[in-house]
Amino acid sequence: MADDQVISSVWARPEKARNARPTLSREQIVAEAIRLLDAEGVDALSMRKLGQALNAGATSLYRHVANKDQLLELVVDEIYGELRVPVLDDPAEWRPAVRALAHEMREMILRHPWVAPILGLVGSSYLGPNVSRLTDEMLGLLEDAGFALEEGNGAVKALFAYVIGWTTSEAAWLLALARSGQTEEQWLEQMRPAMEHAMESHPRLARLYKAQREARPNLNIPQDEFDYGLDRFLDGMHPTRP
Amino acid sequence: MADDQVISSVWARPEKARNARPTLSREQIVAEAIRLLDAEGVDALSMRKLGQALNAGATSLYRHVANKDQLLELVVDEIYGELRVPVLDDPAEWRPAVRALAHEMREMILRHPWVAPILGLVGSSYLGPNVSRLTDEMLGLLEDAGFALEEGNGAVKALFAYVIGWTTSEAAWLLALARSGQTEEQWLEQMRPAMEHAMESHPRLARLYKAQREARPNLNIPQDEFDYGLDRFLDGMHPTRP
DNA sequence: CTCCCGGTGCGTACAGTGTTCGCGTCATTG
DNA sequence: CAATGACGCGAACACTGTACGCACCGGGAG
Repeated sequence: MADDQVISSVWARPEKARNARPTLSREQIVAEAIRLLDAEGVDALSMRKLGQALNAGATSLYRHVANKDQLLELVVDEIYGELRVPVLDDPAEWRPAVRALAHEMREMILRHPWVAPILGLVGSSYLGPNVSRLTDEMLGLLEDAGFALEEGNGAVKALFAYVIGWTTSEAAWLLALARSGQTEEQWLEQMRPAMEHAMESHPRLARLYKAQREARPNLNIPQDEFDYGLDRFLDGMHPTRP
Repeated sequence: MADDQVISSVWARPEKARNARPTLSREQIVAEAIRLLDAEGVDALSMRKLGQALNAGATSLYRHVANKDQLLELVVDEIYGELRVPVLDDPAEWRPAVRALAHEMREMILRHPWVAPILGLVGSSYLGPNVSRLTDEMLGLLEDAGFALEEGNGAVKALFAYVIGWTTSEAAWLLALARSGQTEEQWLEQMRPAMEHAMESHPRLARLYKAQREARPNLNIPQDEFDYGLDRFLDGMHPTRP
């Protein structure tokens, strides 16, 4: 609980100039944290384990990172760095570009499922370099397509909210499934009694699950459902100056 | 880590019939947990504190609740119980009804800001009674309006994803602000150097923040931005059989 | 009635967690 | 060469979730 005067974000000031031998650096710590998170999940990331993985004492990390929270902020920005906003030859092609970025973002999150819940916590007041670059480039893309600046901002925020909200659930499901060590079929079988019970008084849910069970083998339901919402959103967007 | 055979959700089986004196009950525990969470936030909820608030030992709770995770699942479903899906006289009026529910959901989350991150984690496989009722009623509303069942499902999931993703950021901002004990103006002033730095190489962000700073006193920006994305999404939705 | 037995409360204990403090050490600068 | 700061880190603190085992008590069986 850093209730000092210094509550400003990580990005307020650059890292202290490090002149001594850099056996341990902020970048190194962030990189190793991501490796650990990818390998063992968010519950497995403790400062002690991270220190051990870096051949360092646990408390040494605090020379380079104020907090575990701050470390996670740095990690999030690093992950955002995996995304690239395309540069368009024809500004009118904004729609497939936005759609592609949403897909890229979903895939990025599914590559690092632990990141989804953290992403939601960093809000609009987040000023990491990669997040700033990303939103600025998105604003540019939309502005070139004829969207007013405030409107583009609304669109970017809405897009991020949708992708994050959606993938948070999806990632949580995938993580739970992985932890259980079961296949999807086994898991669903185990949920069966709870489902049947829920169906009894909810006829539409019952019909829905029945329909999905029959259709399942043939298609990628999560991807399709993600695209459905995404496309409805894109359908609703129109540049003010076309 | 309940890696037993019994990984099925809380709702698989009803609570064990309790015949002895019910000095402690599941409902009581859930209710008190919500009181504590509303009062002191999610970090303050520990099993020991919760037990103390109930004049009980910490470990007594485990007779009624398997896990802290399960407790949070129960809490989430209880909170969902605050939402009501309107019954429409005219099925064609689906749009304002969906819009109103999104607003209601946002307000519910802002009433319990700690719930936002947890909401994201409970995915589509969540079968609490209130969640089941809510989605079933939403499906009914949309089906009456002419949406096919699978399409209604996509719409409901997309709507929830958007609202949750959006409000998670908003709630995190409000919580951080509250913890800091500062006013919004003070906070923004403190962020100033970080912002200025981010602006230097990001001209569109700079213009955006300048415009927002000038407009701010007059309007409720979060509400408006929330509505912007919501309306774009609703604009994109059309019943298959009108 | 007695017996007993399952559900309940809870004290203790364990293996962790994030983080503070103060000490020793080392490289670089004056 | 001396000193000044940054750095690494061992120990300690105040917590956390939860497993275990014991005590108790109410109600049904014999």
